Amino acid sequence: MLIKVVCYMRDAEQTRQKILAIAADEIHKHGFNATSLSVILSKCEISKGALYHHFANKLELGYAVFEEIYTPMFLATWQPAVEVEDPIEGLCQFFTAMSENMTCEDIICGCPLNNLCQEMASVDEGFRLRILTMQQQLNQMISTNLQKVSQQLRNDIDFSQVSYFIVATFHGSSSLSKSSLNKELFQKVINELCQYIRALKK
Amino acid sequence: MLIKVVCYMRDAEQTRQKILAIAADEIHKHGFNATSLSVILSKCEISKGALYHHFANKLELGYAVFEEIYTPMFLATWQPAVEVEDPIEGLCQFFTAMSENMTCEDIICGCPLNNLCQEMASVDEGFRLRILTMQQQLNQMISTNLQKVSQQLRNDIDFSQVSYFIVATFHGSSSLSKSSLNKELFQKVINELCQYIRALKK
DNA sequence: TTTCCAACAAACCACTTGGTCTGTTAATAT
DNA sequence: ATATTAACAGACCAAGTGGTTTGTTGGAAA
Repeated sequence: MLIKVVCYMRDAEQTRQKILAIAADEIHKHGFNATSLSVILSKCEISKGALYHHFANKLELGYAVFEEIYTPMFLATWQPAVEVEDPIEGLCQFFTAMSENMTCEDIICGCPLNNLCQEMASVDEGFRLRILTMQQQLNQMISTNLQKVSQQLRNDIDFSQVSYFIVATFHGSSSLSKSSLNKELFQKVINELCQYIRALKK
Repeated sequence: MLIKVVCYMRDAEQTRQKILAIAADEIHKHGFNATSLSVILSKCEISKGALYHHFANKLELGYAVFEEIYTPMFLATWQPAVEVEDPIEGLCQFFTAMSENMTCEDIICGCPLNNLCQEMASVDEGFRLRILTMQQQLNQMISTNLQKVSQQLRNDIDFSQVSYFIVATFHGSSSLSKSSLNKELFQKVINELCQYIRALKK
């Protein structure tokens, strides 16, 4: 029985996941519109029939990539940064580590959420709402964790505003540094961002 | 002689400017790749022959829009903000005025420089270099004007870093707020940015 | 063993895109 | 008046796009 399952020559869920993974990569690299279905097909080594068996159209594929790949990836990335005893240091270390570990290719590709927001938010309502939800989730995650240590922080802090500010700056830096082909600009902005974050403390 | 000039039924420079203006608007609204030449043609009420008489191809049209429309517009927008006695207040008032005067449509369209950077910097070298130059110009403009009043500012300031930080945050906020259809997010981030800028003073 | 359908394969289609090519006309220099 | 060329007009084209349709096959249930 087990062998039977393993030896399936057709595993619908597996091909679906393969499509999602490769589509996520392509969309990250080239954006949604510039991503060609035929490229996805050839990289997946499947036919058009297979793709359209699993997804109604390109847009639905895009939504699935957002919900099943980007969203969990995003939350898994940010959560450990703020759900610690000291979220201030958590965020700073998170940003510093990122700016150190990032390759130039990462810089060029940018943040998937920021990319899609920039490209699709004003074009497609489905994407817009999904992005908005994601941003609100992220904002709440950061702001509530900052609020937990509010006694260590300055009194004039608007937590929601500060959280949006942090994310905006992060996205801005990842956009800014796309034009230079190195990490210098990115690191500069991240440096300043860490200074700003640490200055939130009393 | 004057009448002759005015009464030209064909004014090459005028049609060229018309193309540039409409192309700039289309690129701003839809991005470079999503901008269709046929749409430009119909909005300009010209033929394909006319367009290709003035520009070698779509890319060259894009470069011309960047150099002849976006760049001067951009410099003319930022210059008055920093070339004043008090650039700190100049920047804050600039940002505040912008967030107040902006319509929702402006929010959705975003900043042309940020848009193109995000879309084209990693795709086309010609765009990348032009964007990089523009960013360096802007950075120098801001940092030198901040440096002029350095005696009023804190001692630990890295002027180039701070300037990039400011621009990155501005661009990040314009990207972030595309997903919400109102100015709230934009204003929040701009508020926090003004606080940050004012805190640069001693 | 047969039946049935999910899971594909692949030809086909309408449509749009950037770009070319050939022809025409307005204006100017001679 | 004529020749010349800049400034167009518009038909045409190959390539690529997302999407549809028809056909095939593997595998599990009856």
